[in-house]
Amino acid sequence: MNTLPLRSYVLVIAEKPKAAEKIANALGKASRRRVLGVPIWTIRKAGKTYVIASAAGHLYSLYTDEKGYPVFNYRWVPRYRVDRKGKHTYRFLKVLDILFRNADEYINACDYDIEGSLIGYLIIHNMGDIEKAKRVKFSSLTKQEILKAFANLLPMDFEMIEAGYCRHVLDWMWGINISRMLMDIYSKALKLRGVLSAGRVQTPTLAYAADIILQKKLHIPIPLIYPVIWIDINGNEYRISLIDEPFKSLEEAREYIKGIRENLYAKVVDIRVKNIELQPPHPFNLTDLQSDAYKIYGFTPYKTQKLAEDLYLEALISYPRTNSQKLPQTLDNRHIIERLAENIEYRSYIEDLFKEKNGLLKPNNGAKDDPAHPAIYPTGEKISAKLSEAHIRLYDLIVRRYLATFSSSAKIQVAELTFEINKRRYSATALKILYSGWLKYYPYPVSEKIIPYEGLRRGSLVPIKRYKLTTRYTRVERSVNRYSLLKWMENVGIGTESTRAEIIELLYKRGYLIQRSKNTDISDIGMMIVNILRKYVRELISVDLTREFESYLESIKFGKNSCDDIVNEAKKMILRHITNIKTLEKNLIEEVYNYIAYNHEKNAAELPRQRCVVCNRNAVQSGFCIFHYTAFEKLKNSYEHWKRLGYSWNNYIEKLLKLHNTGIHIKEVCKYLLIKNQ
DNA sequence: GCAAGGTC
Repeated sequence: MNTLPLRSYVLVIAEKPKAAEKIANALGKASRRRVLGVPIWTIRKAGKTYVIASAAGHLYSLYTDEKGYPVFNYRWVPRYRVDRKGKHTYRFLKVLDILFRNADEYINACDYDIEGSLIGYLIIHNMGDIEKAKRVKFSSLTKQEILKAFANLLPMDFEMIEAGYCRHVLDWMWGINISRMLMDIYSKALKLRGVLSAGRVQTPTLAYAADIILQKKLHIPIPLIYPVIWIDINGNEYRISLIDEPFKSLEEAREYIKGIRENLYAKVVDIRVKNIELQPPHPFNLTDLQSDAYKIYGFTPYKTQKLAEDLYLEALISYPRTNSQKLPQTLDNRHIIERLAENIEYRSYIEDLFKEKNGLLKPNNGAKDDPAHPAIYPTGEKISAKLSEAHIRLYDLIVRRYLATFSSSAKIQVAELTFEINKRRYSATALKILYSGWLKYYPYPVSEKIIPYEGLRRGSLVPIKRYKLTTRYTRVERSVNRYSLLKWMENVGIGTESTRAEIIELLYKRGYLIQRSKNTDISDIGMMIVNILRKYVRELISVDLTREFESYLESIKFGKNSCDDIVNEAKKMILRHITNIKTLEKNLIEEVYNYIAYNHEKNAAELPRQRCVVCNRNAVQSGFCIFHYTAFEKLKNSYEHWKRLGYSWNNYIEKLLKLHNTGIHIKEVCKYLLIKNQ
């Protein structure tokens, strides 16, 4: 510490060490040292001394000592005191505390968004004098942007701070109160302790998963009979697929096949050839990276995020938690690409790229933007030996995507061939790459399928090589897994780049969602939370709460609304829910048994009224619980589809038990019916 | 203990 200036310096607060480093290097010749292991930088510039230090995200957290609910008294406390996972923030806070003592001005240089404004504000408010504070605004951490921002110091952005503050309080009040309510009801009903939670982002996501999974659990496959046909073009076999409706009965299907046997030709009824130009891909934002890493490598979004963070910490890629699909104009792409060419893996690609574009490098930026960070790009740093196979694969994807975005459009030819056989239409699709363009660097989205259709004309007869009938059973198309949940969250706009994958993990960690080999199942507790909240705290089930928050925060940013007013409104609403729930507590406790198939034998005195004949849940109708009653009704209604194929009721039940696609609740009722009829 | 949001 003896080399630190003792007084008269400007303290610059960045959101994270990496940003502090960029800011320091942009401002001038910075000398770096470590205090308590935390890096700080000192610079002399235009007669002033600057000390650049950093936070590590939020250093303060909302907290209450009150037990029970409703609870509306909260305060900000240092995060390291209340959060098991926040111990590392102590050193950052301590270093800032020391630096504040002799600073006579401060600059909040955290990311330019509501969280960054709040992070810097809370630090200054708690350790310094807010009157001496200024704000800088830059949208990327390039030297040019940083210098421009420091030449134009802004006053503290109190509207942004208030919006950030309000977001925290609203999430905290909804989350803590409703979570505590759920735990209370659950423990009173089952005499079991467990951590339960609800929140603006996690609960709608869970509800979305619950809807699809329940649909699967109640699914009855309907058999449909399809013709499968291979035709012969130039001596090779090509399978064509039915466009029209499949057969609903066996007679109809057999009649059709008889027709084919008598005339073994498919008639070409249409050939549509389209040349399509495919624009180069946009630079990656985190979601696009997670999406492609899942499709190409099968990495979960969480894994991709972790790997990307490691690559970032190794200085191999830029900041990954970004929503931006744009590379800043000030980025020296030529320099990066030249450095990438030092890697033998990429050298020939890069030679091609320079040749192809005559050295002109313009990225195909996308529409999505981020106030704090540019799109993800490789820095050109040499990769170190300690990276795992998975790290290298993800890095490769990022480099290829980066190169591709500078390349030229690809041209492909797609031919849609339509055939007619015995009054039913079939199709086959051929795809040929005419000019590879960016696909040279990033080939994953397109694969060729060559069909030599050039000799065919409308009206041509193509010989049928093989044919057969096959039965396919309907299934629920939508699926639930970490990737589909992430995509859904992004589509409806809940959560952020930094939090989505983690919130999904939380749903599994809490045991609401369960990984079963490749599929995701929902637990009774997960089902209970969704159903109880859907009935008693509707706001938390829908993504509309996020929309509402967004418009509140916008109105605060523009000075049209105050945080206090909005928080008071929220408080009233939450209080109304809690009061209602406390009045109806007995009903709620009873309702827990509608969803939880708990074994009540141990607590015979507290048996609910009547239990489902299939499981242990409350019976609500005809001796069944909600789920098995619905399953039983569906079973009766869907029989007609099977009856047409000659199934007796018993054959139908037995067949459903054997089919993979049959929902578990349907199977449970089938088993019950079989035993009952014996 | 519970949220969601930063970041390590």
